[in-house]
Order: sequence, then C-alpha cells, then structure tokens
Amino acid sequence: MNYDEAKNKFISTWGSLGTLWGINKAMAQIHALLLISPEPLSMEDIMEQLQISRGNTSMNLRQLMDWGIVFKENKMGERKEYFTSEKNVQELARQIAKERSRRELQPTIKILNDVSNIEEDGTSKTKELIKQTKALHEMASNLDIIMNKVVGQDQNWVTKALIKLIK
Amino acid sequence: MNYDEAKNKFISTWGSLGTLWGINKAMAQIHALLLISPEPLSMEDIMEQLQISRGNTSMNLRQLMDWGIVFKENKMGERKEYFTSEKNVQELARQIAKERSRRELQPTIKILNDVSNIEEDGTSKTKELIKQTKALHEMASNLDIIMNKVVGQDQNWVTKALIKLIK
DNA sequence: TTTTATTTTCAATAATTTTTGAAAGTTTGA
DNA sequence: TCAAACTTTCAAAAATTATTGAAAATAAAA
Repeated sequence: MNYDEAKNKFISTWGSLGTLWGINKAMAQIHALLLISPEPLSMEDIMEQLQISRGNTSMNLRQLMDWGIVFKENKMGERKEYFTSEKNVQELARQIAKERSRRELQPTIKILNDVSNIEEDGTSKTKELIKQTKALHEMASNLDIIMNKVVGQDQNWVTKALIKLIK
Repeated sequence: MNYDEAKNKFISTWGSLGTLWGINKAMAQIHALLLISPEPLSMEDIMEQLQISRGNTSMNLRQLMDWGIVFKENKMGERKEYFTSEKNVQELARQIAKERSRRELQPTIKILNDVSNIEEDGTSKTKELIKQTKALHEMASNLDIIMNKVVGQDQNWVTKALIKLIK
C-alpha cells in the first residue's frame, strides 16, 4: 500500500465511521483530511482533494469548528483562510466526549428524570415504566459523570485510568 | 405528566437517540416499547401502538434480535409470536458494547493498523499519516479492550469500576 | 469609494434511507 | 393434503438528509 492508497483508505474509512456517531460523511472526511495534513489547508485545497462543492465545504467546516476540533488559521500576507484539525488524538477524544455529553447525554438524562418521576398509580405498566426509566437514568448519569471526569483531566489521565481498569 | 404522556415521551426520545448511535427510529422505538412493557407483545400489538407497517415491524424486530437485545417468546396454545426485550439495563449495555465492538471498532482497528504500517519514505505527509493513524490505532485498541473487559464481567462490575474511577 | 478575493447562505436537486403493502413463504392443525 | 394463521421478503413510494451552485454578503486592497 503506497501513500495515496493509504490516505484514501483512511479518509473513506473515517467518513463512513462518522455516520455511525452522528456526523455526516463529508464532515468526517474533511476532518480526516485535516488530521493527516502536515500543513493547514484552504477551502480550495479541501474542495479539490475531496471533490466536494464550496458550499458543502463551508458548512461542514463551520460544524467542525462548532465541535471545537477544527480551527481557522490565517497566513500572513494572505487573504485566504486556512484550516487545521486538533492533532492530539487524546485532546480530540476529550473534546468529542465533552460535546456529546452536552448535546445528547444531558438532554436525555433530563427527560429520563422527568419520565421516571410520574405518579405511581399501582398498575404494572406504570411500575415497569418507572423502574426501567429509573435504571436508564442511573446508567446515563454514571456515563455522563465519567465522560466529564475524563474531560476535566490532564492529557495522560485517560491512558492511566484505562490501564488501571484493565489490570 | 400522566402515564400515556410519559410513555410517548420516552418512546420518541429513545427513537431519536437511536439515530445518533446508528440504529433507525423504528428499531429504537420498538425497543423502547418492549423495554417498558410488562408483558411480551405480538407483532400486531407493536404495529398498532407505534402505527407502523407489518413489514417494517418484521424487519426491525429481526435486527433487534440480531443485536441480541430482543427475544421471541411463544405462548402455549397460541400460534402467534411474542417479543420481549432484555430488561436488565446493564445486560443491555453489555450486549450493545459487545456488538459495537464487533461491528465497528474491530474493523476500524484493522484498517488503522494497515494504514499505519505503510512504508516510511521520509516525506512529511507520510510521517504525519503514520503518526496520526498509529495514535488513533492505539486509542481505538484501548477502547476495544475496555469494552470487551466490561462484556466479560459480571453484572455489578460495571458500576463498581465506574465508582472506583470517579473517586 | 470601487474593485477584487473570498466566504456564506439557501433554494433547488440529488442521493440515501426508511417505510409500505401485497405477494410469497412458512408453519400448524384439521 | 389443504386451508388458515401468521411472518418474511422486496420492489416501489415516501421521507429524510446531503450536496450543489449561484447569488448575496463580507472583508481587504487599490
């Protein structure tokens, strides 16, 4: 496998993985491209390399910046904007964990809490709804705590914690 | 909030969450419905309660069974098939972790490994590709190890491990 | 201020994914 | 063996989501 094959394989793999955790293909591919690019890339560079339109590129870059994993850079003397990705994969993971907690987990926890606090009326269906949503609430809360714990720690904490747990 | 409101809220929340981790709305809603139902439900029951077609119900039930989180049950003297969900949420989480590892994580790890082992040619772009895919490979491997660790453990291990980590 | 370079927006279109429903398939019991 | 009860399959339709591209907006330079 040569460089170009490897690069394409990585970008397309990352692209299809994206859809599995809720970001679209183009967005994941732009991210992959920036992640392995030693230099910042302009919008033109990205459009050309991934063969996607200007509008698509612009919108997805914005979303990646909203996620906090892609940044604008300005080269002096140039009007054009350049983009880079967060290159540290642990930092990347922390940022993604943080955003997913905020966007998905916390709203879910809120709803599970509301639902599990309806009035007990003695029927088995109500009992079961309360029981199961309480259990899910507890699990989601634990997951959220651990995700935020990870986010608040220094770089190497994650690896250390994993090793501790595995042993 | 009364029972029906709470039930609908839970089912629709679970349904939209589903799309965020790669299963479709109907599949997640069927799962939600079974999870809070004290009795097994027939295909007719599910179709009626969620207002979806027979074909849709049949296909999504099959997928849920493939995931190992929904089971067929037969009531004696009845020809119809009934369905129940795994009711223990920890067991549910373990089963989902196991399947996601098998379906997504392991294939990704394989590709990251292949890509990160291309021949070093001294150029900065090749160096960066190798460096970043190696880092992702390591992280994905750690995640896979921990997920499989969780799967192999008894029921209460997960909670205990979380508490240990949080402290 | 005007021109030029560049980015953003968004309605229209394309691509993908989900859902339907009727026909085909299966299983059970008469 | 046949008919009834039920489930699965799958091509077509519907719904959803992603992408394009050109016009509008913005910002820097002349």
